[in-house]
Amino acid sequence: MLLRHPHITEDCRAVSEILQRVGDKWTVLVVGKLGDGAMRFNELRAAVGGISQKMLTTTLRGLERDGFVTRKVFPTIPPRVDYELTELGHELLVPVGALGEWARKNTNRVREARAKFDSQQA
Amino acid sequence: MLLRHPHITEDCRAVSEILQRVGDKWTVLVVGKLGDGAMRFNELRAAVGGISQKMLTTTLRGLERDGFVTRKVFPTIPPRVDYELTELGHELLVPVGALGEWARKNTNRVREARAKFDSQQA
DNA sequence: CAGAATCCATGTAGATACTG
DNA sequence: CAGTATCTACATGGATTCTG
Repeated sequence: MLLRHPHITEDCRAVSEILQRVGDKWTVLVVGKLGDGAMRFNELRAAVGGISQKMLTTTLRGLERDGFVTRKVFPTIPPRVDYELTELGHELLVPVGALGEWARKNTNRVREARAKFDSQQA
Repeated sequence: MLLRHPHITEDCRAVSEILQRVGDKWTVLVVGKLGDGAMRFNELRAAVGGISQKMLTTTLRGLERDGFVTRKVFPTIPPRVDYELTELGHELLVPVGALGEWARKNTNRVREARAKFDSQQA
């Protein structure tokens, strides 16, 4: 590998895949909330805000399937289900957090570039 | 902010937004290729591989709009258009690269979790 | 409470054909 | 060469209804 950016160019597809995985509308929001500890379904729903029941279920199932989240069912009445980040889930938070930090710092630069571009399109 | 993961929980929406921005099918692939220097349209198309004309145009326009890429047109015949990463584009490569590194290291763990989950679903 | 199931609107991506 | 325009297929997301 005699490329200038081996950390980027080498197997770029793997990057693209996890970015698509965590790049949907709710995943990082849910993982972010779970970063502070286990939560119940509706507790999580309220914390995230604006997410439908169906999408929270879908998102959590996906995260569970990929090993980022554990699902613990308490067979009580009414039922109680706790969701918690796995070790893998916590580890994912590190690079995602770094990207998030970058995002917060550069939101304005993107916004400005966008405004400039849009005005030039006339 | 007295949260345990302020770098994650604080304005999680901004993270979600750029993740959706770069989390489409082609963006990181294109940015990754451009990481090594300027390229022409069809050169980039061949380098990425599998991308349609339309999607490359769409992806590049989006990147240009957000200030990640510059578009330089040479009014020759046949026409020539060079695309190149901006400073902002290069900076974006840093956190994205980190996430990519994480992705490559943990692809197997995700794959295993997935296989386990799927087998348990009967 | 925590979902499953269904239906529907929208967005995203690809194929194809045409052009300065 | 580097696009634009159009059409179509499929995936994503939301609203609603029902249930153990």
